[in-house]
Amino acid sequence: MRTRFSPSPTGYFHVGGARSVLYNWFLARQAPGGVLILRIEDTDRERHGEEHVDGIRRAITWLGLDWDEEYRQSERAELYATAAARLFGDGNAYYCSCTREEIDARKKPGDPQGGYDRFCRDRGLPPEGNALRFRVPPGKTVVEDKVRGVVEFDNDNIQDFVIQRADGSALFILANVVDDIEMRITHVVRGEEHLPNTAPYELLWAALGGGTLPVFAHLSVIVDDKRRKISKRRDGDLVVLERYALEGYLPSAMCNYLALLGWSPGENREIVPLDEMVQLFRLDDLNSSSAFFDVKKLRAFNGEYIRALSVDEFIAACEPWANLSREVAPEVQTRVEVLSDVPGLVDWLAAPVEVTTPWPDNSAAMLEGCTAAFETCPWDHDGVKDAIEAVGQANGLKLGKAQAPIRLAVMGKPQGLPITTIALLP
RNA sequence: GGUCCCAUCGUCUAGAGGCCUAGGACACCACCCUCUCAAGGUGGCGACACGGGUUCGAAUCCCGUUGGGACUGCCA
Repeated sequence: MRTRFSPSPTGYFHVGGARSVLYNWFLARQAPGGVLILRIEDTDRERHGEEHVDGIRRAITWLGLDWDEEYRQSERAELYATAAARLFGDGNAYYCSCTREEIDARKKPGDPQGGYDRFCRDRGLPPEGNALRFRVPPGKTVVEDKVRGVVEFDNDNIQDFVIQRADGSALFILANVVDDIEMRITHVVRGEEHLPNTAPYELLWAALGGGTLPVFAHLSVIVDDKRRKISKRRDGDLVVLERYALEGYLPSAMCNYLALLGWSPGENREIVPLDEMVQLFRLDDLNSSSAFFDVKKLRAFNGEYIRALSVDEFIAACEPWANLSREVAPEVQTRVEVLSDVPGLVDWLAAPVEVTTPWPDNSAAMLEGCTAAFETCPWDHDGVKDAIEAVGQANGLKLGKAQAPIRLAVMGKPQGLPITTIALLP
């Protein structure tokens, strides 16, 4: 079992990518000897800077996942050039001088393929200054996919695709196939958008004598509320994994939620620990329809995971947002869904608050009464509660109403932590 | 335009011809618990896109329609 994940370091790590690594990681960790390779597509120096590559590593690590080997597409140019030369030598590829404009100009409205018309196929052009195109053979190409089943492509509908630029550099498809053969990849799990490219991939694979094809699984896309593949342009930071780290989502909750987008552990179960998901995961159980990324459900999952934490774990997790004592932490824990909500609950413990909401009736009486009562009452949970209750009774109020003005005065908000936590104040 | 993919509650899903009066989860609503807010508990609302077949029987198989999506670069 050798699987690989190929992110393109474009400045942020996509939640769709996160799901892909997760599934690849499940596969690699299922059996001993499994290998997950991080294949970094970094050929564009402008866009794929070193900091972006680091960002990918950080994101995967944050998720709690790891990988066994790593390499970069940019460092393997020679391999690709050799493969390209071989393809040309074997007659499986030919050089082409056509520009995009020329191709478009020749295109007719009813053409079966929206692309290239094989104009240079038999012109015997030399390598110099020309791009190398793959000579697509006649026939059909069958893709066996774990989630789509058998998908058949008529080769007449596949254009002679470019595999090497005029400057000698390889295109993604060539690099990809060469690498997968060389790395002896056995499973390719990636987004549905790659499904149409799988036919060319197989054609190249065969031409290069790759042997047994990998097992394919094309994951359905993750969509937004308009049912379109989520994208940074349209959906902003909704797609950016780092945003969820910053907002205080737990990686465990994120993994769990992501795993459920297109897969189910069965038996009506949803909250399942990572190591158990590894055991349960099967490519055959993947669902083929697109899934909406529902932040509300993610939040709910996150709340569950937060509540499942031990007090010490919770305090540690809150570190970047607030310092919690062991006394307040449990009270806070059941009241937040994301860690960034923590400060809003405990800010009054550290600094004086400002009251912006209108005071309830009887506030003056309650406040005065309690100020006096607090002087003498035992300064603990029960003491405070009894004191407020007593003063409330004197004013004809039940505890529910009686505590309101006190809460407002102390916390600055009409709701929040139990009023008795004020006993923790010095 | 061409090729390909997809279609169960609002959302994520279970469902491999009878176990389906279609199950679970999130969201929503109600009630209980309760010092507010949560958490927790109980209950409720709510779906097989449509039309034809096949079959004793279809959410499940086939065909068509409609709707959605992806791909269609000398990007990765």
